[in-house]
Amino acid sequence: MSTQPGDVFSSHCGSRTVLDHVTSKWAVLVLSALDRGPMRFSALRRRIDGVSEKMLAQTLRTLEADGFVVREVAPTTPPQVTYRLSWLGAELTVHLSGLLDFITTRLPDIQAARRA
Amino acid sequence: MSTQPGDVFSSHCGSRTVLDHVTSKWAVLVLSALDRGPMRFSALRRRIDGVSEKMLAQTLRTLEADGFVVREVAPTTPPQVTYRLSWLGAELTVHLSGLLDFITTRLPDIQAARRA
DNA sequence: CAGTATCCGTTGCGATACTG
DNA sequence: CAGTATCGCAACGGATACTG
Repeated sequence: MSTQPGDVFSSHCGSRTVLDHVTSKWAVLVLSALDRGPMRFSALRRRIDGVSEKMLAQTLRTLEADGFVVREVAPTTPPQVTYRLSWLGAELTVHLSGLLDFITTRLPDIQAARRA
Repeated sequence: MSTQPGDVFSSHCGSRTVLDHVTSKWAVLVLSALDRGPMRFSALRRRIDGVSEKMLAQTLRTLEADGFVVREVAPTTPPQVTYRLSWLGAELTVHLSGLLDFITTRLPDIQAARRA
C-alpha cells in the first residue's frame, strides 16, 4: 500500500525513468504510429505532425534503448532504416492506444467539462 | 486511417493538448494516487515523492480545468481541501493505471532489454 | 534517405518566501 | 493547512545547416 521498491510513486526508481520516457511529448505518438506496423524515419516524420527531426531521432533512440523499439537497417543505397515495435513495445502500446482512444472519443466531454 | 479532425497525430487539435496535460510529468502520478480515493493537498505531496508545492498545485489546477479532478473545500478552520477524481477522470485513470502496472511489473524485462 | 551538430529562445520546475 | 508569488537556472526542443 505504501511506497515499495520499484513503485512509481518513489523517485529515483527505474520505473519513474521509464514512465518519463514513455509519456514524453513524442514517445506516445511514435509508439502509437508504429502500432500499425513498421515505419521508416521519414514516414514517421510525416505521420506525426509537428515533430522535428531532432526530437524524432532522440525519441526513437530512447525508445530503442529501453527495448520498446527495434531499429533495422537494410544494406541498400540509399540505406533504408525501418523501425518497429518489439514484443515488449507492443504490450506497452496496448495501454497507450487505450489512452489515446479514450481522449479522442471523449474529447467533446472533456471540452464540455472544461472551465475558464 | 489518415489524419482526421481531433486526431492526436495532428497538432493544434484539442486532443494533443489534453494528451500533453495527462501525460505530463506529475499528472499521471496525481491521477493514480487519487484513484484509490479522495486525498488532501498535503497527503498528495507526501504520497508523490519529489513533487514541489508549485508543480502539484499547477498540475491539480490543469486537471481540474480539464474536468478530470474535482476540488472540494470544507468551510472549516483551517480549511480542508479535498481532491477527487470526476467520473471522466476515473475513466481516464483506468488507462493510466494499466500503463503504470505494466511498467512496474515489467521493469525487470525493460531493464534487461536496455542497451548502453 | 536518414540522420548529426550547433545555436539559442522558451519553458519547466525547484527553491524560497509570503498569505489567508 | 493550502496554497500564491517571484526568482533563476537547466533542460527542452525548434530552426537551420551539414554529413554519409
